[in-house]
Amino acid sequence: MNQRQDLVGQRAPGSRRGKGGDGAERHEIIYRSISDAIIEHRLKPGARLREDALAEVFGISRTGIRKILQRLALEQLVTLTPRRGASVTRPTAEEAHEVFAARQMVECGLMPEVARCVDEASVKTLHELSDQEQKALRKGDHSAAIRHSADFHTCLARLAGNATLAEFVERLCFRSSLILAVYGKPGHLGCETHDHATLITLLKEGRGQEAAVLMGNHLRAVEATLAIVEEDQEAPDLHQIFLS
Amino acid sequence: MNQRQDLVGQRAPGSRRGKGGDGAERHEIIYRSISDAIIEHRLKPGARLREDALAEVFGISRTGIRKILQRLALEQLVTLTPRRGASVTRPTAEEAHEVFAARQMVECGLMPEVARCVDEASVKTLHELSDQEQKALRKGDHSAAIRHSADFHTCLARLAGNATLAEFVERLCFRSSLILAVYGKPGHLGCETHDHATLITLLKEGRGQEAAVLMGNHLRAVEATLAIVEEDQEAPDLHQIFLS
DNA sequence: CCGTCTATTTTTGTATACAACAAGCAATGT
DNA sequence: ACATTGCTTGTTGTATACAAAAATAGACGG
Repeated sequence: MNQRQDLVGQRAPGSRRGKGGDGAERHEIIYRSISDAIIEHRLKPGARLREDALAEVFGISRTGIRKILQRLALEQLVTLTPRRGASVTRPTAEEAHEVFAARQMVECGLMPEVARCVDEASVKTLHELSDQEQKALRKGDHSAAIRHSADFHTCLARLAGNATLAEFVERLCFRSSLILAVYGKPGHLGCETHDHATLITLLKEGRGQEAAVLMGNHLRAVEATLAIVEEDQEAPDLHQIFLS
Repeated sequence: MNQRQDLVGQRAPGSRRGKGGDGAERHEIIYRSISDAIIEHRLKPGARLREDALAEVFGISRTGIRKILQRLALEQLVTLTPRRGASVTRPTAEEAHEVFAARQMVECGLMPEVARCVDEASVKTLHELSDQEQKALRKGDHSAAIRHSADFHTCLARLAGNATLAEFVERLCFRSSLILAVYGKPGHLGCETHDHATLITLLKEGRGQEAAVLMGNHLRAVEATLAIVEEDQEAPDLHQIFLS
């Protein structure tokens, strides 16, 4: 909230150094702002992200915005169409399946190691995340719920101690959030079950193999709540539609 | 080869449009040029990549180079130090272990699916890659051997039909190449064994589980040939060294 | 009244200019 | 002789200016 005030606002050419935050840090904040907005569905898939508009909102020039958009594009949260600019990625049905298959492989594969590594502090953090998610869900705050769910899975992956794999899982979770936005049925919402809490219990007791199985079922269940069908945008067959 | 001629050379301010290739395509070519040079160890870890120099070499302005460097940084092939510029990433020992652990999980996990998907054409491609690698190895052409080895593993991963996972494997292979450059013993070189050929045979016969086991051993063997020890760069204890 | 062509406007792509920072070097003082 | 400090130089960070390409709207002809 406070940063907002700093970010927007005056940008007299010389006053650049006056800010407390370093330049790179400001970029990081802006990156996260946009990233969060996408993950929390405040920016919906397909939404256009004009450089000029973003530059004005955050009080930096287009150069910085472009850098950030490029980063988001590499993480597949936004799509950069040449000469058309940036928009929030709308995952295809195929991508959706791929992402869930990838999560299935990596997240399940990580469980045994996580079961070996958990300690008191981690369990506490996981519980908090899980509780926050449930609370948000009950309040009907979809944005927060999605955010906490992604955080839960990411946090879990991090416990295995492999930063490379954890980062991969994080990205998959972000993309999952986009998939939910596109293919999720209005009623259902992501990880609504009690699975997360059960998962924590299993891991705490060192039952890694069972945790892996549960995680597998959990991911399959989430994917099953989706209506992953490609609504063909390009070349809708008019003959098929009108001459039937 | 032809593009090379176009890329270097004159860059009269107005001649920008004269090129046959589209702008984005040229960027892709430059990206690949640098990426290849890193993967094939023609640019060694730690090598500095000055924007100005690269801009001149490829005949575009620093803006384009920065974009490319940023992309390479996100793929962890180059490291961007604030105010110090870009250099070829020197993986830490920890990163090295992480990358191999990740490959272990993903590449092995992919084998059953690959065994299900292989067809005649794929087998032929894989054999070619494997042969080229062996040939390069015999000729002592390390660059080509490393390249083909990475291509082999990437191609294999692609066969499973999951582009997301395949891309992840590709990146891991690239990073593995860097790891080899830093921690590889001069004598040994990557995948020197007959494993690749054996792998193809197993997959062709649909023995996915056995292929997974072999892949596991293969990766462990490669990692075992490395001398992964952190040579502490910062703060070498001079007292310890000279006053012993 | 509708379709097409053109002009305008909007938006991105690229280069360059300028300012800030880090590093190396020299000079001076202790 | 050594350390510290200030200057000079090289390199990156940021903004802006300009050019090219879409999208849009308007005019003209059928």
